[in-house]
Amino acid sequence: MELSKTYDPASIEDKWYASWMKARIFHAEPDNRPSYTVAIPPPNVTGILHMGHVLNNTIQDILVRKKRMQGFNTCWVPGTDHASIATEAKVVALLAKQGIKKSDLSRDEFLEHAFAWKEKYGGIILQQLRKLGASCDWDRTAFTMEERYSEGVINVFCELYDKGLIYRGKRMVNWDPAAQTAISDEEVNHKDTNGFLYHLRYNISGTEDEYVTIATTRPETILGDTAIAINPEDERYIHLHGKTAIVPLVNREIPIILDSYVDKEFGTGCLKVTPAHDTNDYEIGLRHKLEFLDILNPDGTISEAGQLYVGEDRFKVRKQIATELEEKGHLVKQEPYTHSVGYSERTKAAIEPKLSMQWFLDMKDISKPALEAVLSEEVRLIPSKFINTYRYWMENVRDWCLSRQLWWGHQIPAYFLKGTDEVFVAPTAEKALQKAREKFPERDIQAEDLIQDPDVLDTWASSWLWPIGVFDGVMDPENKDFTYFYPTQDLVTAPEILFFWVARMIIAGYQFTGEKPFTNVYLTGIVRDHLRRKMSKSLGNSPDPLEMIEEYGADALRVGMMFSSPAGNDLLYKEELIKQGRNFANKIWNAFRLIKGLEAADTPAIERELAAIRWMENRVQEALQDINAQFEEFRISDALMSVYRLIWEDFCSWYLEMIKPDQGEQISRPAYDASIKLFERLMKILHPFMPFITEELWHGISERSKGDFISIASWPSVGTYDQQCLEDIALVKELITAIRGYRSQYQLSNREALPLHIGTADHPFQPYYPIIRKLANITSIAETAAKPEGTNSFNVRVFEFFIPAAEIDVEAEIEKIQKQIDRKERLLSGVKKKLGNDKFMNNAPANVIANEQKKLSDAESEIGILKTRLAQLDN
RNA sequence: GGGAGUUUAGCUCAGUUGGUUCAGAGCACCUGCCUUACAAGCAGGGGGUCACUGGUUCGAGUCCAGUAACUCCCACCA
Repeated sequence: MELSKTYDPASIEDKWYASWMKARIFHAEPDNRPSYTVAIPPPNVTGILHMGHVLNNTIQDILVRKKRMQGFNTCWVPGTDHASIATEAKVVALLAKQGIKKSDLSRDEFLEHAFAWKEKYGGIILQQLRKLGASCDWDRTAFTMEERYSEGVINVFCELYDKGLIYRGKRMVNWDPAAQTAISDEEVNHKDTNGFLYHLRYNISGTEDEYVTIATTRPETILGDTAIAINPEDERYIHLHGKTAIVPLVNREIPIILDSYVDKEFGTGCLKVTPAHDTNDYEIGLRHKLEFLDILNPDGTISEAGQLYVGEDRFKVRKQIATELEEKGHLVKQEPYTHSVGYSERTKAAIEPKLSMQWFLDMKDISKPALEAVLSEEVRLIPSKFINTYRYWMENVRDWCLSRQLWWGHQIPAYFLKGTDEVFVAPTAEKALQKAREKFPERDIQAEDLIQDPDVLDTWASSWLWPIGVFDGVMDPENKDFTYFYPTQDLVTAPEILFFWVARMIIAGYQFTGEKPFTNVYLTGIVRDHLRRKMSKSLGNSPDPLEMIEEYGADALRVGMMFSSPAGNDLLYKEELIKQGRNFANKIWNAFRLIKGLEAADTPAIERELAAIRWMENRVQEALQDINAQFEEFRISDALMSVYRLIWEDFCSWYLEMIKPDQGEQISRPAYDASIKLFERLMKILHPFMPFITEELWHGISERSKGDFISIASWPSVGTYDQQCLEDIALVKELITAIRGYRSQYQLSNREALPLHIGTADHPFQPYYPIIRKLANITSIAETAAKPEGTNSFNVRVFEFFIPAAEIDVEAEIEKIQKQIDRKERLLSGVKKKLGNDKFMNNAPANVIANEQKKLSDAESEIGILKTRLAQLDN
């Protein structure tokens, strides 16, 4: 069969994925092997694959595939998150396109649309992950809103409520006017925003021309002003103590109050107080028992309470009211001003602080074990620099606003008794009714007297149970899956959701199972473009992973993403990286072609082959030890680079060149067999990174029985290796490189075979003559005491060589040698100084001293040879 | 405003307990090659005062202090 010169991934990737699925090699059931479990960070059910997912899931797949080969019972659980705000927003937008307004639908009707949409488009990303080669246990695909999982979420809420950890209260919350819901502090991103600082003057009551001037960035909020505050110490404003002022436009009379919160230095030193729309003002309002005037509707328009501009959007009003204030003489000045504004993580809308009734979880006590676990490294963060950030957050953790004013999600299991403030929290309406009847036996309470809270839970209040819930560990903690697969081992996720999700999962783990949910948290970086900009649709710098797979293959994409992705570091994406991956695949493909094309002769192995095989086997052992250690430390990029160089440099550039027979010749059967074995071992080591090509070549290189996949082949075991052998070949390689360099310098064709003389009597090259002859195209190698006629000399470390000279550039040679002598003499003098220093001799460890002494003797020998060569040239 | 981190070749990064045979890798670059697996390749090569200043030490990319620049996280100064 003729093999193509280039590797074609498209023709084989789908084939192997289908074979793996058919053989069910990704599916795990509890047995007596040790388990290795990973719960995927569930992408939004609405999501589609982007480069961040590629990086994240490639890392998981590499870890999972290696553990699978190492004999662990490996279970990588996939699934999706219902992502309440994001999904609801998408559904609302879709309905809007069809001319349907959410407000015209009942809750059930809306949910029907949402589920229909989820069925149609949801989970596309899980299909896309298959293209990437992700070896998930698809039979276990989970979803945060499926029945059992939801029961767990609801039960957990009830449990926490019964423990007194969940409470309901009217608090200042972050209001997202686009989604029309409260969101948690973690879902707010603060960004510097250009705006204006407006200086507005308020008339002092009972005067014609006395004013107080305040500074504000949000002039529309004057509609909700219920006081003006000044610092009691501020001498400029003593005359205002006890006075009242008139809010412009609405002409409301408000008190001028004294509060030390006010910064005398900022603005005019006078602060307008809008207790319903600013967190600090809220505090001031409480202290001074001010009126709370809520002037915003849930959608961010001005409410009736604002009196003016009712029904108009706050941003529009901001401009309009500024104009009106100016016209009416209230605007003293307006200067450009940059200040920090909060934006919704999900909808990107500017957040408005708003007073509203919400459910909160008291985080103080339940977060303690989770903090302790990370500090003691019972749960490891990788890289560990995130421990500090984590600790700071956990030590200052604030109560978690659990409720969202949405429909898509887990409806809060709280039932209000009509016409009262009584609330009953229970997993079902029946149980709530039972509770209500127990509390008020005298009343005849019926089911319809209880109204369930319309709000749903924050998405993270379901996904914090993910590692537990995917094995049904909340509802049935004794089940065999949960007891076997939990706790999971590794979690791979982005640092952006360290608090949203990771910290809360750790909290939930200890709270509900008494155990950590996972041992290692590998935090990836962010995928950026080569200018360090985040990937975004608007910048057009975000390639479609599926197109990349189409063009270069999934393996190329995977290794391209991994070439330079140390944990915690951002990945600067360039298409060249994927090309490099593609080139690597091609290189491997061609190594395969070479081996396949060899003809084995039934003869014993020759010296050259034996030496090559012995070296390569040692080299693989050495590399394997490194690679295992790198995996241990989650240095995946380093591990990849080790495999990359082992295959490309050691195996292809050196080993294959060593064993490759001369044209028309055959390789010995033992060498052929050994080469196949070596190739198979390399494919195994590479497999976690490049699953498709390795599977293809696993089957291409040898006959395989049914069900024999490299995906479930055993990871090579580590053995000892012969350090001397590796050092010998390192020296041989230096010699070969030197000869090639000599040819290159003097334009001697590689085709022209040359004789070589060794000028140093005691040398270790003898066993490797065949290799040297083959790789450097040398006719004969002989030892000589004196420089043969018509040769030039060169040296490799302490060994001198002679090779036929073309025309020698004596000047250049002398200069080169002199440079080497200078370098060595600098080294030598440093070493001598050290060895002559009593303090060094007394303080340095013996091995360091021995090393210095070896350096001394080596340097002296080399200088000797260099000087001899110099003398020869001078003649 | 508080905290953390980074600063080593043109780019992206390694350099573990301090020992100048540690100044590295990949990519990029330069030169020569279509050499019987691969031009998506082969061979050879150039390139860094390890941010700056000082200190500890027999010895400092490696430890300490300060300076500068950049990044991230947290924080409601109107």
